[in-house]
Order: sequence, then structure tokens, then C-alpha cells
Amino acid sequence: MESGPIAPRRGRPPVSDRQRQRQRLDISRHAVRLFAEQGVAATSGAQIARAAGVSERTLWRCFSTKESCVEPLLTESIGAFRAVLYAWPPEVGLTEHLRASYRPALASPSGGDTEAVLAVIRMTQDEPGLRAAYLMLRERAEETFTEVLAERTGRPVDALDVRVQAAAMSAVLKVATDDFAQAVAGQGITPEALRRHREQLADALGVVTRGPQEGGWDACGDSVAGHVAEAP
Amino acid sequence: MESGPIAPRRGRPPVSDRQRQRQRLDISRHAVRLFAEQGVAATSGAQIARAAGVSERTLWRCFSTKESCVEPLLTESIGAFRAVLYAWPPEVGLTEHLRASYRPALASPSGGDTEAVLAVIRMTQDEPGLRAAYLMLRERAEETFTEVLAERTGRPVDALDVRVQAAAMSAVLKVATDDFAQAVAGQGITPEALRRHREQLADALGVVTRGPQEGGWDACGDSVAGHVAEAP
DNA sequence: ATCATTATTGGCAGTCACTGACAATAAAGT
DNA sequence: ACTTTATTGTCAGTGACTGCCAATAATGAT
Repeated sequence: MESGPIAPRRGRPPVSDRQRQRQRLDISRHAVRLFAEQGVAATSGAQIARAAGVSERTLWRCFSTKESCVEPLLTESIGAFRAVLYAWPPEVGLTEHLRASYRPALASPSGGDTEAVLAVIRMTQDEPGLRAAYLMLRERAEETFTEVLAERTGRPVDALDVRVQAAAMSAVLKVATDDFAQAVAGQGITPEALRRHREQLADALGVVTRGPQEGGWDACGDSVAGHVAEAP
Repeated sequence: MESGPIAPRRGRPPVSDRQRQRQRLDISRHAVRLFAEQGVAATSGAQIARAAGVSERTLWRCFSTKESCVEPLLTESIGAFRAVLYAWPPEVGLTEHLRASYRPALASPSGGDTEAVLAVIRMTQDEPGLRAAYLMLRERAEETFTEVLAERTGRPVDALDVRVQAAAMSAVLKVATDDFAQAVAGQGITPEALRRHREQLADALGVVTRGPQEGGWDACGDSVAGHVAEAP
């Protein structure tokens, strides 16, 4: 694995990945704010670039698409779930682990991005371009779920059953997250809503990872009903 | 529900939805062929329009995006699975029903689109634009799964557990389909490969709808291993 | 400090996906 | 033939995105 004695570097060193992420995240924040204020269609690439204090050219170097500017912010949110997965002790069930330690990262990192993230997720319902970017991102996240599950079960990462399980978890997380974003639309994020979200997610993941708790399919509905906000 | 005595129509009648679908499907076939031949980037909207024998303007009236031209063809394929779902008798388990009656619609409708559909699915692995369109489509299909499940269980279509189940099924179907498309890449679609695909899908759906057959999570891998083509 | 070297950014021009507005045409009824 | 309504085509325009090169920044060597 030794790549030999590296020649002493010359010239300007490449910028660290850390810095790259910083830049992307910074741009992302401005883009999301503009999208929320004026809509996606009405926000131009030039406008995003100006707001972020970079040239339009570097904007397109960082993001291949106007809509993909939302990626870093959303990644921040999904990363929280991934972190919980990584900390999943082998002996305990996923449901219990989530109940115990899932404080949706929607609240944790870097502070104030939470509302913005939820706003984007809500926007993806009506803006096809954003939805597409959102789905692409979730699929990339699916891969990291696969890695976690593979390591946990000792199976290869490309085994079909591992990928299936990861895909199912990702899908469930998506539904629960979208639902949460809708639920806290008007009022802010209440601790109560957060608790309900965690319970829903734990229940739903339990269903796809272990099957309904008691009996057949029909029992499943009742077991979740207590946490479901019934829409008219 | 009566909308009153309709005034006798004047002027040219709107074209039937049937015709619209026909036109879209026709364009879709040409677009997919061109994408496969020269790549997505190298295929212009004008080129697709010319090939389909319509003006560029009507092309953009039919499809909002160059990449979304693949939709009708892919929809055709997913529709087959949906049909099997609709024919799912209440008393039998999903796994058995699939084993019995899932002859992947990838082969059935209108004949020769099968190879093209699989080609597109394979292309989505490398072409981000196509992948995005593919994911959007699958999410729309998810809604119809939700309807089927809701009717089957008597629960409302917007109930969270129903949506979760539908999302999980959709995700599983995606993984299995992508895997199948990869598996038959070089050689054509052999009956053997088709059988394996059906078995994998039935197994995988069994996992997310009923949990692993015997014991806990760890047993799951073994129960599927027989059907999994092990990659190096 | 100055120079050589390499990485990043900005400016500019060009292409192409996509849209709005309007003219042209097709398909009906009278 | 004339009116009415739905669809299609034409044309010009906007804006996302790319390739190319100059400008600048950050480092090591002299």
C-alpha cells in the first residue's frame, strides 16, 4: 500500500476537502434562502453567486445544477441519521436504539440550519427540480447505509439482501422525514412533534427490519396508529 | 355529481388521452434509441424531435425535460408490476403470489421495448440526468402502490404505515430491477435470469413485508443467499 | 525578496434546453 | 363556406451551463 517516497510538493497545494465542503455549504445556505424567498425559478445562478460572494463560474464548478445547491444542507441533516446508525450497538434492536438515541440531527449541527432544511424538504413537494436533487441525494445516502449494514452483518456490501435492507430503510426514513417536515410546517419544531417523529421512525423501521410486531400484516396498522397524526 | 346538461360541443374536440400517450410513447422510443446510440449529452432536443417527426416545440410540450423523454417507456415496465399487485388476492401472501404470477412485464407489453427499457435502466447508472428522471418516476409509481395497499388493508391512503410499506416495496423493486438489468447486460434475457429475478424479488419483498422468515436479522442473509449471484 | 511552479478563481463567449407569443392548420358543427 | 375550438409550428428570447484563457494566490527553491 506504500506509494513510494513522494516527491517534495511544489507550487500551491490543493485546497483541503474541509475547505471545499465549507465553500459548498456556504453557497448552499445562500441558495436555499433565496429559493425560499423567491422560488426556485425566479432565482438565477448569477444571483446565488453574488449572494455567496463568488463568481458565477466558480458556482458552476461547485455545483453541476442550480437545484443541486441544496445538497450540502440536506446532507447535513441525513448525516445525523447515519451517525446514529454507526453508533448502533450490535446487541440491541434498531427500534430500541433509535428510541434511545435518535435526536434528529435536524436540530444538532451548526445550529440554525434546521428550519432551512425543513423548508427545502417542504419545497421539494412542489418543485420538481428540487425533488430530483433530493432523491439523488437520498440514493447516495443509501450507499452509506449499505456499508453500515454490511459491516454489522459481516456480509459483502454488494450482497443483494444488504442493499435491499438499506433501500428499505432509506425509503422509510424519507417518508417519515417528509411527513415530519409537513407536520411542523406552520408552527416551529416543538419537542412534542420531534418526539412523535422519533416514535414514528422507530416503529416504521421496526416494520421493515423485523416485520410487524404481532401477527400478520393487519396488526401493523394498529401498532402504529397511536403515533400517527390522522389526517381528515 | 351531475355536471348538468353539457352544451353541445363546438369546434375541434380535444385529442383523447389515449392518443396523447401514444404520441409520448412514440417520442420516447426514438429518444431512448438515440440516447443509447450516442449518449444523452450528445443527443439534442431538436434531434429527438426530428426523429419522432414532430416540431421541437411540441416535443417540449410533451416533455418538460430532455431526460424525461424516457418516462413512457419506463412506465410501461413498472406498470406490469402494478398490474400484478392489483391482481393480488387478499388471502394469499405476497411472496407466493409473486412467485406464481410475476412474469416481469419487462417482457410483455407491445413486444420489443424490453431491451430498450433495460438499456435505459443501465444507462441511469452513469447519466445523472437519467437517474433523476428514473427516481422521480419510481416515486410516482410509489403512489399507486400506496393505493393498492390502502384498498387491501382498508386503511386511508395517507396513513403513514401504508405509505411506509409502499415506499419499502418500491425501494426493493428498484434494487431488484437495477440488479436484473445489470445481470442481463451482455447476454440477452435468458429464462434462467428471469426466474432468478422473480425469486429475488419475491424473497426481498417477503423480507420487508413480513420480516425474515426464520429468526432474527442475521438469519435473513442465509435465507436469500441461495438466489443471490455472489459478486467477487 | 524574487522566481518558478502549481491550484484556484474570474471573465468572456458560445451552445443549447426550454418558454412565451402568435400565426397556421386541423377537426369538428352549422 | 363560415365559425369555433384544439393542436401544431415558427420565431425570438432567456438563462443554465461549458470551454478557454488570463489573472491571482499559495507554496518551495534560490
